[in-house]
Amino acid sequence: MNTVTLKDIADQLGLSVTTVSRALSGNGRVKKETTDKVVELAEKSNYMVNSLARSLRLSDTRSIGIVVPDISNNFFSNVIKGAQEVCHERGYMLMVCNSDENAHYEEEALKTLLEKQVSGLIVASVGSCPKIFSRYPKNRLPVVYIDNVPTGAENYDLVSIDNYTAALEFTRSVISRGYREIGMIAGPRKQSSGLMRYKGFVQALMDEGVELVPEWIVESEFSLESGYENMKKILSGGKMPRAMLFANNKLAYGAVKAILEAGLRIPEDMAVVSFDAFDHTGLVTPQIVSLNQPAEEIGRRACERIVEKLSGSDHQQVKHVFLKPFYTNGNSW
Amino acid sequence: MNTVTLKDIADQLGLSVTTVSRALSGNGRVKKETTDKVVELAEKSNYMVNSLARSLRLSDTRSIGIVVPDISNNFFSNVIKGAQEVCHERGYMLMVCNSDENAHYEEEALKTLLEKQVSGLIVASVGSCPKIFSRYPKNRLPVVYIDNVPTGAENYDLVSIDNYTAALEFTRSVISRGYREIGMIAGPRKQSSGLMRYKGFVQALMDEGVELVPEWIVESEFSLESGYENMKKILSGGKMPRAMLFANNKLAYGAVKAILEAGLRIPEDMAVVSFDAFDHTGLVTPQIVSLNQPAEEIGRRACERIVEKLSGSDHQQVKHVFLKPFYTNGNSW
DNA sequence: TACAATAATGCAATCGTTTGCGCAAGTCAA
DNA sequence: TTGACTTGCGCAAACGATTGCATTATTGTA
Repeated sequence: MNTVTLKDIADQLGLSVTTVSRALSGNGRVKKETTDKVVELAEKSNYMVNSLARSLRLSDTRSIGIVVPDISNNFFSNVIKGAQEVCHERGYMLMVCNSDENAHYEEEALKTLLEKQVSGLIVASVGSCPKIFSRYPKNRLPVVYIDNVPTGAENYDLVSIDNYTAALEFTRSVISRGYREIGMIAGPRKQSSGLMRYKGFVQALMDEGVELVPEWIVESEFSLESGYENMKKILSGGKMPRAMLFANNKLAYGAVKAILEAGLRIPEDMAVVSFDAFDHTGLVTPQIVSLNQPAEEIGRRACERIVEKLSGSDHQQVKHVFLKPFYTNGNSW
Repeated sequence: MNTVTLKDIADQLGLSVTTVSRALSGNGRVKKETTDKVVELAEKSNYMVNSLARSLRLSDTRSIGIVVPDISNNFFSNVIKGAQEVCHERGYMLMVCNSDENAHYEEEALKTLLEKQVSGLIVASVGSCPKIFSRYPKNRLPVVYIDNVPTGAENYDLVSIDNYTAALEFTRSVISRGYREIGMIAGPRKQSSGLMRYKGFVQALMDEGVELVPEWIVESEFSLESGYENMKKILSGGKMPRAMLFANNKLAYGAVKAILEAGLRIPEDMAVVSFDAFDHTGLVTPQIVSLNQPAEEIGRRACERIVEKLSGSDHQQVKHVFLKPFYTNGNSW
């Protein structure tokens, strides 16, 4: 069964493709009766517009691409949800890609999305500014980074929290609970989120005159495995920290496993404090104190920004939007 | 800055579009030197193929659509992850849509995906067989349902667990722990997963001669709120169950909130037993015993099935693939 | 040198829409 | 009756790629 096209309808009705197109779209003058006939037949024969052809002709796909490092991470899936909502409201389609925390896949995904002629891009990058953007300048289409701004991409739009300040205050609050032996498993420093959270952490320790123990502070990938391995290494050292800060949820989850395996209790023996370990049930991670990015809101704002740039005039202007993070299980804290 | 097309390259090199196209794709005979020149200029001028045009011409988008009811649900985001992986391996692009547990949105999403000419569809439906499929018969493109088969869609491909048997055995295992006052918050019965899990539950009680208490067995939407509200209602009744089975994770999470608010301990006062409350950390939901669908595997298999049908001969054949569910926190159980 | 075989390239149609422009028929006022 | 408008419709050119079928250039062989 082949797809039915405008031509098929036109032929059956003895009309031109032009008229059929106009009848269905409502653009242009078509006699009421004709319109009715066309609409009826279109309905009956299950006509469905071919977006490829339309988009090609109009040079507009009404779709927005988003690439995230890990779609199964709750943070990102909520970002997507937020973006999806805005797209739906505004008549856009969201095309989701997963880079699997891999810079090369990220490039691939961006390339594919660009080839598919998306009108805008939301990117949670895993590394430095994708080469693809140095080659296909951003004035070709709106690009908004979320979560972190990759090195080299400072003059792009961004929606995120202020990672430095967040880490600074988060760490201070740990210290103010009386902890003085504090470690951190930080994220990759080539991502600004990784770097800034690390810097905030260090600054807080220095401000408060708390000793920095190099063995307790490590740079790591954002993965369960790295969290687990790095935590094990720290636990196997001579001295042990009493509180650990994690740059993201996966790191924390991996580390928790190591901590429990070592027979330690959370938080009595080891306080676990993490970014983005938000859990909507409010129940399931009672032991982890978390400072969360408002994921859905980030998705929404990023998407709105794209749409705004798409329809608006300030296509060129660069804006950094900083949202407030929020604590969970902060009460027990 | 306008996009550069084959024509631009052709003009600059004094060649025809044909030759340029062939040089870049490697189809057809083109002199080595010419190819080199073309490739070089394409590179330099940042040429990027326009997928719309290509797909239109080839009647092939190499993309697969997936629509899920809730992308922020861990189960579905893992399904997507699995599907995404297969797509990536096979050179397809996955287009993700969220129906927000809403039959109408689901229809919309399917329509959009079809208009975008996806080559195949993976659907986790929220209801009965989408009207759109009765109008655009499945022999137009491969469709695979996952998680559950909507009423009216029995002759479609399906990848899921055997919900009836799973619920039956799951419930039996609860009974075998000595529980005799057992309730269930079931999912919508118009979804086969909802219905089958409910039937399995009831059958197990009858088999074992355990009393069915109507007040403890309710049909519900898959949402946190419904779980919370329905659980509160049950808790406010005269008698109280000692164990509750939930048809999905959201229901369980919502209910847990209600249970804890009522001052009850899990599992001492109330055992919580749920489908798909899998948590990869192995730590965070120690109180919930869960029977999980292998989400990533489901995504993979569904996607592989599509690709298979796309390239294979058995385009017509209908297959139901049943995967084994697995327990978590079953040890403490 | 001539003719065939082969290599390299180009023409033009095609995929399914949309839309500027033109044309015929109808309406209306003077 | 004429000229000016309006209405309803169609022609044909886009959009940017791919490809069957020429056509031309090159090489090889007798």
